[in-house]
Amino acid sequence: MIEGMKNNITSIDVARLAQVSQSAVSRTFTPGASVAEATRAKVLEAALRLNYRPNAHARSLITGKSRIIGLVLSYLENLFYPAALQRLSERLQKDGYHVLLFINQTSNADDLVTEILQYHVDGIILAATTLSSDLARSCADANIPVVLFNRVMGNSGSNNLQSVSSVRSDNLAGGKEIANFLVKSGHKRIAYIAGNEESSTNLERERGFREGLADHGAHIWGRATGNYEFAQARLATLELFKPGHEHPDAIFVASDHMAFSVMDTLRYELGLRIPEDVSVVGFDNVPQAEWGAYELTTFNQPLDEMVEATASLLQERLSDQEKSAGKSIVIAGNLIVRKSVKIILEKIDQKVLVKPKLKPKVKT
Amino acid sequence: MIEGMKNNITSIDVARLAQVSQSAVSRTFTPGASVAEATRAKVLEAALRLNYRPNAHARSLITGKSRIIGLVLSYLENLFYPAALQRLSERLQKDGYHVLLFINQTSNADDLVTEILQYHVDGIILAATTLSSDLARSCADANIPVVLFNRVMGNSGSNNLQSVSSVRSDNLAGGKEIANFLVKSGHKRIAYIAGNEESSTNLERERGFREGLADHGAHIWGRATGNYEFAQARLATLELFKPGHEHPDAIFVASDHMAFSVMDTLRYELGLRIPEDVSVVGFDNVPQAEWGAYELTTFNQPLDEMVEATASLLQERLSDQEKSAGKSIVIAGNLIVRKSVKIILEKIDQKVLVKPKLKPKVKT
DNA sequence: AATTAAGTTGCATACCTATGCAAAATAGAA
DNA sequence: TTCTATTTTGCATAGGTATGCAACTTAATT
Repeated sequence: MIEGMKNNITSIDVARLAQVSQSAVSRTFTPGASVAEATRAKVLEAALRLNYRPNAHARSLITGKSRIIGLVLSYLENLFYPAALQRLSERLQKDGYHVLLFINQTSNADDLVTEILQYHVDGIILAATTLSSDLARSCADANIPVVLFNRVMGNSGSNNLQSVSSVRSDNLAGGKEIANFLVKSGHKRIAYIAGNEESSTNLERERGFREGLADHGAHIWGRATGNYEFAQARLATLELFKPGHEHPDAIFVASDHMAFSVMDTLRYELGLRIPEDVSVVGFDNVPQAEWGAYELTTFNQPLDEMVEATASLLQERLSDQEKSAGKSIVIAGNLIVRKSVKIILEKIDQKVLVKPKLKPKVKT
Repeated sequence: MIEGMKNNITSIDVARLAQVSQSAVSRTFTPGASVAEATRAKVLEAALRLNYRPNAHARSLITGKSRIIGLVLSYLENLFYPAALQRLSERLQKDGYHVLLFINQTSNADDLVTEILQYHVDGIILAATTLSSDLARSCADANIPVVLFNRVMGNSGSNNLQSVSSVRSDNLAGGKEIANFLVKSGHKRIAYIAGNEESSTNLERERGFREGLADHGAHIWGRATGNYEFAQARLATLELFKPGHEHPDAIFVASDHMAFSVMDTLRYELGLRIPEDVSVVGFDNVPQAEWGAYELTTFNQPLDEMVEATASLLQERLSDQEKSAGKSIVIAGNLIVRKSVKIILEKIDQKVLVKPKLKPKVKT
């Protein structure tokens, strides 16, 4: 271990060793810059010898681009989010971006965004979290594109809507399709277990579900709230199955993650069989949904397409000089039929069992 | 929307508005710096009016500290890692650090670390991934502390060991305890389903398991590899239960995540009952392990303590000027007994059913 | 009131790289 | 060979902040 070893090698050190100017070193590491092949080689060799890597902070100070995307998640217990995170991360890495991760289980999104802005990120993805209108304005002022993933802007920010984009699956159609499926398969007492009451996902899914039931002259027979949490979903189930009362013959649970809790509770606490005694439908189609223990019928949110839409939305805003208006992209999903639903009548429309063609709808 | 609005407000702008020098602004935002209360107030007000936030890149350029920790994960399907990620993220955030996340499903760790080093991170956490000795040296040269989370250094880097720390649970003792438990509970044909054959976790767990069996004059009756993947664990199970042959009466699966696959396969493909026909034990104690569908007996890796150890190890290295040697911290775990194991003989030692006191052992 | 100590402040500079501009070198054309 | 067009190179500066140093102000002490 040599004493006088510099632990910070700069482009100047490389320039000295390669006997060129600092500019030449910089140009070697700047794609598309003008360097002769010979000097480029000299520089690369010197850089390798010195183990040199350009300093991203200095670079971003000049270029104004950090190649960092801020990503805010609220919780990871629901496997939908780890899956989304993994794909988003890989997709952004492919474009040369890096992910600064924030998990706001406790703290609120505003504080986090404030911290994020210090790093002058090129963009922000908010998954399952809303953003106050103040922050939305801050981001707009700083010309930082924001994409809401799997949630839309609440009322509070409606006037700043033009600066914030969003990507989500078609929750409304999903709720509707599930309602249609449950009615047509012959269920009479259909219950709903809600997620977070204020979240746009829950609101849309429930509205679609109600409308779908209404189309058949049906309605929600019972309702309880699980708040998107495993433990609360269990309580919601117990509430719907109070002893001495008639109980639902089908439940639409607003997320797969809660649906697993519901199924466990039905089977191992209440001694009911699925689907013979109760049918269960979830939403998300997380990997576990197809596991043998659950075989959960659910509405698939096409993760890859949602991620792709998010990335290209960011890309679009990043390359555009002028502030393009915030877009709202809705990705069509599809019902995945597994064994957790009993087909009581056989007159069910075959169409609902067929995976419909996925066509993203784009609204501005 | 005003036309001439600056979208990058600097400390100089704030200084001008507050009628102080740029230094005063800087000092206001530098904890412990010398500023009179009056000027501090003036600065804060001006900063608020202009919506100013210090530029983290410029700051880190001078201080040499980025307050960013690079975090490398390899996959998130196994719920152990989302849980670890969430806690690590929250813990580091509490210390004022931010997480730059990399997921190296496909790419190798070395390339990622190279990218990470561009950001002059203050530290690196590698979860379930090893690091080549080259990179370990790079990090040591740059004086960047590296902590391996849930894995130890491979042979390749043994000579650079002093610069790399590691935190893991006591896999050896865990394997041993599980062997002891299965033998004492009366199992005769005990199989092992391995994780990734080269990973230190798998090697240690298997070695402990073998030693534990040997203590009772027993040995591994059957063995297959699941490579820590869900689908491969199913194949491994089918391999161990080839029709026409005698099959195991107990399986130790190297991770909970694989154990779920094994249980599903046993129940829904092979029609076996757990634990009546086969006992299953996992490792990790992920949240799902206590779900009603599985009730999996498993060895608990104390996540909170592992995270705490990781954070304080980093902190220690970050505050120390001199390079402290890399430490290896081993956290004691404990067996969690649930319903997936059949107690055949009643003469089982009561001790193994009791949660032992957790005492971290520290080796250097 | 005079002296000393402590607390504040501003100036100037350094951190490391990218880039406009002009000079220099090279290639191409006549 | 001479002149023009093109490529390559180096110089100098900017980007936003932290900090040593010296000058200044205020408080404390005698």
